[in-house]
Amino acid sequence: MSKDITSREADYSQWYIDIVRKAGLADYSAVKGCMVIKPYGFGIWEHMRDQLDKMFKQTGHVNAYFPLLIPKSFLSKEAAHVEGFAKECAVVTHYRLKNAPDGSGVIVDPEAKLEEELIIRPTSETIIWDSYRDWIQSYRDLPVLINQWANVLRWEMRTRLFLRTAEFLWQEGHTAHETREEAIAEAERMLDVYARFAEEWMALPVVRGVKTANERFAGAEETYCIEALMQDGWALQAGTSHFLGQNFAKAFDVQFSTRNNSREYVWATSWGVSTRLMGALIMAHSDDEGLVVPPRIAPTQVVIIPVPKSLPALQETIDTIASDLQSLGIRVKVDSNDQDRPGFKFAEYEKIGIPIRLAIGARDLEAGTIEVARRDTREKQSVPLAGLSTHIQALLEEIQQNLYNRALQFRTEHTTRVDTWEQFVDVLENKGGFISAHWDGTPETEQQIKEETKATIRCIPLDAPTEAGQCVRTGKPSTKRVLFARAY
RNA sequence: CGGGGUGUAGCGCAGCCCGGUUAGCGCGUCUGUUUUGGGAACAGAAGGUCGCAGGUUCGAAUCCUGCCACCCCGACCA
Repeated sequence: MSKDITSREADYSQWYIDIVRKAGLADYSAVKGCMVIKPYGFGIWEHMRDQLDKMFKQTGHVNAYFPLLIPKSFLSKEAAHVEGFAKECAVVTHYRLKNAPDGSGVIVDPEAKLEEELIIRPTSETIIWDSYRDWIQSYRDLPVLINQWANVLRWEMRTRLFLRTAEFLWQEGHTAHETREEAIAEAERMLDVYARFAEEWMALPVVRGVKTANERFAGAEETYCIEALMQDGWALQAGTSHFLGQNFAKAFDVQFSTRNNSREYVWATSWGVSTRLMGALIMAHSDDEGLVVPPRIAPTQVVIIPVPKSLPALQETIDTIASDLQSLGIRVKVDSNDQDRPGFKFAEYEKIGIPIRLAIGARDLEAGTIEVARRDTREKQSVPLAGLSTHIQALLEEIQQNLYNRALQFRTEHTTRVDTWEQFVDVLENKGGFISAHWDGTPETEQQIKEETKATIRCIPLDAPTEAGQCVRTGKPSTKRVLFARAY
């Protein structure tokens, strides 16, 4: 049991906070709702970001950057959009401070009031579509496939590190297309990119689905999502991709000349994932000893710890091991700091989730072996030095796969098919996880279930087969099962 | 915005009810020595606008008034 991390069983929320703080991922800041992402946490985010960026480029997207500040009037151009975001916008009203006459500090200079107030972007559809109007004249200008990495601000009432903070980092893709079909295909394609990223890189199994009208993005015609299941049985929306129809094109008057020389509004998508993925990562894999990071996104994949008293004799061997691993592209850290004792280091590196720990001392050197400890299972093994680097390379892959399998098994065990309301309530209260049940398709029933149980429809899975059934709440006919859960 | 709570060293807390030495304790930090195969031991040291502003008093961390901040629980959310 770790010395300074609350166990999941004792208090799951506190466990989460302890992991974030004690593993050096993030801190609270002086500003309410805003966090400081610390170097280690940012290092993991960088690996996630770099891989996603690569995948966006592979699918033909390019990066650009649009302003942080958006004229207030832009937001109201799209009715549903303003409805969805107005309540959480920070507003810039002045552009200058001055010294207070009584010397008590600085005050807002009332002379410096902006003619048009600016909002800090909660998302960038409006400012981007205002530019797209000028960029798009003809079908020859389409498609526009742009992504931006940015920070956004949504003034949240209650925040949790990574999961919901006022300011967060994300990427937002904004694309423009000639036809409805092409835009829908883009939204689906990017959902697939997210799903592949989550599964292959974060070892996080996700359900691909579409949102119900209640949960849809403000201004979208269809919202696709990937939903993941956390260890406490709560669901987490890990990414969304929206088919925006012509809503923003109409709001910002973005028309183009078609192939048959008519004028038509452009079809749009937007899609994003955020630092919230860090929260998903933590809650999917970590344990009571601390963070567990999948090898593919771990800033350090292997740490080598020598037993200090025999360090001089070990130095050469350690250097060789490290450079062998590096030459295979493995990210290695050697910790020869002799201030801390090995036992302390073992605990520290487990706490921050380094996938593999190598420990070597005089005994190993004599036997020609090294101690290999894997973080996911916490197993230790003595392994011959000969052929070590290929063994480690394979082990990293095995850990990656094991984390995925473990999470998938958890999700499978915590996805329950339910056909009666009694069962529904019972599973929700006593087991948690996803509940696969029939729903009559009305927002009213969804709302009623939410009020009665706090469970929402996470998504209608894309692979849900058509089957005749009865709504679990109202008994009305239904053709598909949807996934319910309590969600972050 | 409603309900509850907390502000004292970097972190976690005691002291406050019942005002009165130089405001303590644990962890961490620094120095030194011995250690080092699962979270080391000893010795010494540094570190404080007691959230802020008024008030009562000979005297306030402690009592009174006002304010501020943060946390937890509810309504909204990636």
